[in-house]
Amino acid sequence: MEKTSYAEVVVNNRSNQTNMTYTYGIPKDLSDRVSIGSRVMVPFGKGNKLVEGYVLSKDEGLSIQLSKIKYIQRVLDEESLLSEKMIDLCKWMREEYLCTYMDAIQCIIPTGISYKTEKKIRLCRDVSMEEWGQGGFTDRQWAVMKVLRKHPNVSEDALRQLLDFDPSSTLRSLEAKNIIFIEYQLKNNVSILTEKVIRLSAKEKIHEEISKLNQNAKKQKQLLEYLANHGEIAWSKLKESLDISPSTIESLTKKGLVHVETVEKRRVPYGDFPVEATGPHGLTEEQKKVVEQVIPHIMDAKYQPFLLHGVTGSGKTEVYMQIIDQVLKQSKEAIVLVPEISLTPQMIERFKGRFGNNIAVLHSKLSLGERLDEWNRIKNGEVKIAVGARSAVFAPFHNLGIIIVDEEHEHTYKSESSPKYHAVEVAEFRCRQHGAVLLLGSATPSLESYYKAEKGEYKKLVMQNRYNQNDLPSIQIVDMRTELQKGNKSVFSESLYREIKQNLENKEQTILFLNRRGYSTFISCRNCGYVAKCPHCEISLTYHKNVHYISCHYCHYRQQPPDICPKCGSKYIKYFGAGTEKIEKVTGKLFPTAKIIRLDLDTTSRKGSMERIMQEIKQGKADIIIGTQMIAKGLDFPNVTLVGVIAADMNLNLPEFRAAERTFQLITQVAGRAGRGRRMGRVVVQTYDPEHFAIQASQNHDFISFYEQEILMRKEFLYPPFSRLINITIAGTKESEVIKTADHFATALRQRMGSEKIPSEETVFGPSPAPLSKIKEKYRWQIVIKSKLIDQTALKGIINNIRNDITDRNYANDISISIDVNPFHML
DNA sequence: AGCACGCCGACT
DNA sequence: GTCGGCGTGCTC
Repeated sequence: MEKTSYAEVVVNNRSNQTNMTYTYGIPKDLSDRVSIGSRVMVPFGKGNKLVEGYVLSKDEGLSIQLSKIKYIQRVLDEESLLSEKMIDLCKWMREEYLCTYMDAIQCIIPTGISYKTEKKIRLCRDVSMEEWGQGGFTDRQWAVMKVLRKHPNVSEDALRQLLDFDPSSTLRSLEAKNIIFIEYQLKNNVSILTEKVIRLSAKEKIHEEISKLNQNAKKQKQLLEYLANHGEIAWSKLKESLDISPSTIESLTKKGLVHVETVEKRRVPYGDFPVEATGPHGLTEEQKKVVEQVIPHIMDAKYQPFLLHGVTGSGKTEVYMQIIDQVLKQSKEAIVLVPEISLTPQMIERFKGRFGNNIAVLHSKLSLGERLDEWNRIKNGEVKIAVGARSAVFAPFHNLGIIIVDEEHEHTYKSESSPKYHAVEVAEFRCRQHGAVLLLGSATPSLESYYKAEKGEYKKLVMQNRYNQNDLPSIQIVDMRTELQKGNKSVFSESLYREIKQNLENKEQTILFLNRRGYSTFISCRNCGYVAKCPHCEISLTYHKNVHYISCHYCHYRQQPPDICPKCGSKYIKYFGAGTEKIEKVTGKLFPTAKIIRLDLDTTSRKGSMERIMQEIKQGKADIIIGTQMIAKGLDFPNVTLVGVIAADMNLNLPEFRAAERTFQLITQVAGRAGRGRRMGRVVVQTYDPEHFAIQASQNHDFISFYEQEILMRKEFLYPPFSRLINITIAGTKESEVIKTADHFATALRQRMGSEKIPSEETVFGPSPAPLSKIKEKYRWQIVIKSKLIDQTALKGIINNIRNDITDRNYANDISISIDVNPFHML
C-alpha cells in the first residue's frame, strides 16, 4: 500500500523569499490524484489565501513540526503537468541561473495556464443616510462604500484605481464592522476548448445493425454509414455537412448504437495554409557522411553532442530532415530550434511539407490558446516534432531522440529576461537526461562551441561545399578611407556602385545590408557640439525621415527634430550617420528606375507585412533589397547575385568581447545570401578598417583562421571559453541609490569570497556604470565576475545570499538587481 | 510578492 | 478609543 502522505510544493509567488518548497499534507481523498508534477491549490500565509502550487516530490516522513502542516486543498488538472525530468530541469535552472522555481516552471508550462487569485470585495449590508449622519464613519470608509454601491463586486486592484488613496486599511476596518465581505476568486486566461463528437458504440457489428434498421430511418442509416467510414463527427457539423438533427442522435443513442463524447479540441494556428508535400532529396556525399555519423548515436540512446560546421548553402536543412526521419523510425521525438521563426519561413515551410501534421510550430505570434493547444499536442504525443524559437527547447516530449539547434551561434538563443537561460545550455541538459543527440549547426559556430569541438567535447562534422555545387561568392573588401581621399563622400564606394549597376542591367537582384535602421543615426550642433539625446536613456536619437521625428530605439521616445540648437541657439544643426532609410533614399536617387524594397523593423512590424515583402521579392518585384540583420538569416532567393555590406566595421568598436565574432558572423551570413541559384555570387564589403582580422578572414570565408586569431585574444584576456562570466546589473531611478547598492554588493561579494576561500582566479570587476548607463529613466551599474572555476556552486550561493540580503531588508527600495550567468554581451 | 500584525501619532 | 500609515517578518 502507498504510504506517502506529504508533498513538497512550490508556491506560485514570483519572489526570491518564497523560492523554496513547502511541505503540505495530502488528504486521503486526494491521495491518488496528487502526483509528482501535479498542479494544486494550497492555503498559504496567515490568511490561508489559496494559491497555486506545484508538487515537486512526495515524502513518507514529515520533516517539520506537525502543528505547522496544512493540507492540499484541491488538484487542478487530470494529469500532472511536469514530468520528473522536467522537475529536475527546473532545479538545475534555479541553481544555474539563480532564478526562482517559478521562473523555471513558467518556462516549461504554457503561459496563461496559471491561476491568479483576485481579491473581490462586496457590500454585505448597506448603510443608510441616517446611520451615516450619526457619525461613526470616516470619509474614506464612506468613499469606499460609495464605490461599492456602483460596482457591487470589484477587485481590490480596481478599487484602488477608482479611489485616490490606498484602501487596504480602510477595507480592514470595514470588514471588522461586518459591512463588507472579502473573498478570493480564481482567474485564468485560457481554457481547453472542448467539443462534443458522436461515435459508434459497437463498431464491429455495425453493418449488421444498419441492415436491421427500419426502412424509414433514412437519416439514422445515413449517419451510421458515415460513422462507419469516418469514425466520428463533430456535433457542430451535424447540420451543415449531413443535415441531421439532434433527434436522430437521440434515438440512435437510445438504441445504444452511438454515444456522445466530449473531447479536447485543438485550435489550429496554421490550418488555412496548405503546404505542398515534399519528399526527401538525394544527398551529396558530404551530407550522406554527416547523416551516417549521427544515426548510430540516436539508436544507442547515449548523450552525444555534435557540432555541424557547414558553409551557407551546404544543405543543412535536408540533413536535419533526414536525421529526423530516422528519429521518428526509432519512435523518438525531435526538437528543432531556429533563431527567429519569422525570419525562417522558408525552413518552416519545408518542414511542414515533409512532416505534415506530425509537427508543432511554436512561435511568438500564437495566441495564448493556440500555444496551450500546441503544448498539449506535444505532451499527449499527437506530434513528434516541434519547431520553434528559443522557448521550444522546453517542448514537453517524453522520449527525445534529438535536439537540433540551427544557427547555433545566434544571440536570440539567450533569454533577455529572467531566467536568463541559454537554449543551447538547456538543450544540452535535456539531451543528457534523455540520452539524446544534440546537433548544433552553423556556418560560423560560436567560439565556445568550436573550442569544445576542438577539445573533443563535441564531435565535429563538416560540410564545405554548397549544395548547388557553386563556389562561395567572391568577396571584395573596399577601403572607405581611400574612397574619401578620392573625394567620394557617398555611402557607396565606386566599385559597389558599379556592381549594382551591372546587376540592374543583368536583371539580377541585389541585397544591401546595413545593421542600423532610420535615416540619420544622430544629429548634432556644429557650433557647440550638442547631440540630441533621449531624455530617458543615455542614447542619441535616430532621425526617421519618412515620419519626420527623432526617436530612441530603446524606449521608443520620439520628438520633432530641433531646427535650432537647444543649447546654443545656432542653426547649424547637422544630421550624421546613415541608416537603412537613408540608403534607400540615396539608392533611389542613384538608380531611379530600380525597384527598391526596404526590410527592417520599421517596414515589417505590421502583422503579415514580412510575409508579403518576401513574396514580392520572390516574384521579382524588387531589384534592390535594403535591410538590417533580418536579411542576414535564412533568406533563400536564387536571383540574388550581389550583396553589398555598407559598413562592415560598425559593430567592431563596441565595448564588447564578442565584437569581432559578431562582425565575422554577420559578414559571412549576409555574404551567404548571394549566389544561391545557378549563378555565382559577388559580395562587396565596405569598411574603414580593412586590416582587421575579422574582416580579412571573412574575405576568404576562412572561419578557421578567424577562430585561431580570436581564440588567442580570448585566452589572453581570459574571456569565454577560458572563463565564465557573471554580470550583475543594478538599476534604479536614483543614481546615488544605485551606486550605494552596487558598492554594497561588490564589497560584500569580495568579503565573502575571501572568507570562503574562493580561489583568486575569481575576479570581481566594478561596480562601474554599464555601457548603456541609463535606459528608460533607470541608471544602470554593473559588477562583472570572471571565473575560471568549473564548479560555480559556492560562488553562486554567495551571490544569491547577497542579493536576498539586499532585497530582504528593503535596503534597495526601487532598485532592481538582475543577474546574468554566461551573459552574451555586457550592454 | 502579499499579507497580517503591531506600533505610533492624530483625531474625535 | 479608533483610524490610518508605515515598518517588519513570515509564509509548510
